[in-house]
Amino acid sequence: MAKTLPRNAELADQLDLLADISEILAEESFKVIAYRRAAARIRETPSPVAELALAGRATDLPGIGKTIEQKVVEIVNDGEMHALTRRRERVPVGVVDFLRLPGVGPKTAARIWTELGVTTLDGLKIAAEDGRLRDLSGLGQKSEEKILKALDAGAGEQVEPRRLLGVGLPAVRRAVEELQAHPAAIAVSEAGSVRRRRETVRDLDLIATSSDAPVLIAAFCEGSWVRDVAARGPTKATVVGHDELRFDLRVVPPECYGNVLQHFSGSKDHNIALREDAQRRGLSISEYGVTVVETGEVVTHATEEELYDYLGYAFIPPELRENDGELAAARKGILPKFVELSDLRGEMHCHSTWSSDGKNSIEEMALESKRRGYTYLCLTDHSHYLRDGRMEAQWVEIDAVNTRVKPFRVLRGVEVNIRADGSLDVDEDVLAELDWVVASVHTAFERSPTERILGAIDNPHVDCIGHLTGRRILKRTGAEVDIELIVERAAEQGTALEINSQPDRLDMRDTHARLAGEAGVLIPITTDAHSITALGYGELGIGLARRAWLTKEKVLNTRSWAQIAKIRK
DNA sequence: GCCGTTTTCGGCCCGACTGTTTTCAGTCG
Repeated sequence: MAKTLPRNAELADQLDLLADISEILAEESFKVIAYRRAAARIRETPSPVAELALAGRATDLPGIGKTIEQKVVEIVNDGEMHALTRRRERVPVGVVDFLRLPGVGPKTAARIWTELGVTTLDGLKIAAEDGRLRDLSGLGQKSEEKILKALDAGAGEQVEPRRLLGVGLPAVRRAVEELQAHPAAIAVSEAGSVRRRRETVRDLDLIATSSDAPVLIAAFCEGSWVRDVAARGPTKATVVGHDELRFDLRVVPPECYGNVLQHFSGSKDHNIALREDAQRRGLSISEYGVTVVETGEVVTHATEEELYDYLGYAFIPPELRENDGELAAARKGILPKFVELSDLRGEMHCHSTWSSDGKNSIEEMALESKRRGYTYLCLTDHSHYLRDGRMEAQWVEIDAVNTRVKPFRVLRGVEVNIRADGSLDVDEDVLAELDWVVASVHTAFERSPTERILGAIDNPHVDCIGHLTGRRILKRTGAEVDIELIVERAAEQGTALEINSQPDRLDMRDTHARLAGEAGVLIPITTDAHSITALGYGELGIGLARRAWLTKEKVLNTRSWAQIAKIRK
């Protein structure tokens, strides 16, 4: 590649900005929707869209047509999107910031700008303090106060932070359990992005049916985890926990539980596509039921299964509901059965006290894995702690532990470091003696990561690549790797690519894992545990794997060690 | 601007809430 191509995130940001500015300029609303959809699609596409656009293949992506493909090509060739440049000349940059304020949308932002001549957040603050905002028709004292309060709180500069799934999921589980135990509760379920197992979440959604909604709402608002009640009505409440997590509960009649649960599980894109499709067939979907437009009849569904069936789809697991092919597959009835936590039979990447950051002994890790129903564990302590004869000493301990935990088995492994120059920090003849070798990049993420990983994939002794990009969710983005090249090579060489279940890693990410699965790469779901409690992270990796459409067959450690030993390279 | 069980034109998800209004526009999820 001669020049650096813009990343998908940059392309998506520009299209989102184009959408915002176009909306402020009151342009055709469906154009704005199209820009946003294209941006979302590009952001979620695993391969570089700039490259696809240059090859004329970006239009293969749903939501991207000739015009937007051309806009991407412009960014590559001219360094700018002309439609965006033209509009930026018309709208002061600061006006776009107004959109992040509560209650301020494109119409209001435009009027603050054109009628008051205010073009910055600072200017807006002064205008609000002077009581000039309330002069605009449609805005009153309350709107002014709300905007001022948000500006004082520093809003407009940052949005509500996202939290890790690993934080949100246990919290929502506890809430569901506590509510479910209440006598007034009939059914309680998690919903929203937690239920879809997105890697990060904002609000935690709960849906319930009840014999006495107000009583259940009261119990929810008085829960042990509640710090503040942000809103409370007869059927709906929002509370904030001591850990700053926000919970939304909706209590609904049992007969439309399926409709409401489906609605509030999202994703937004999935629901929009579902509704568009239904509309073509004369059906109108809302959270209260499905209306047959011609007759006005409203059909409700007690379960999601009944709802999807009524609409002509096989049940779609929540993790797949991202409008990425699941609707077409469910309509054709060709959605396979996806991997589940109970399918896992062993741990393939974890650490003991032999790594300085490990918290538990080999035996403790083995016993906990055994307790979880596993039959083997690949011990993969960090290579640099196993120098100078320590690896041989570790083998002695592994052998001793194995005599005590059998038929459970601890395998000899290592997590070998891929150095900045691409070499591995363990000798080849040592690697050759091990049962399982994970190779990972831990440093210098920006120095030719793709080439270094390809080198490791090609090494005959490397069984698996650990945490592919090295990202730390909400902290660092990780190495920018050529996923298509890596997946292709891994499939050729029979090198596995792991799904690392650490809450802040979840690496490979969903879109990458889906590509790998489709290419036939074997994918172990590992915890990279440094303690016995971390061995429980597997459910996060399972959620990710399901989002990546992985079946049991595509996940390596759904097999016994005997089976793996046969197919490992 | 995209897209097709309405296929190259004419559509494009749905409802609640808020604050502002006398019937609704705009925002939000």
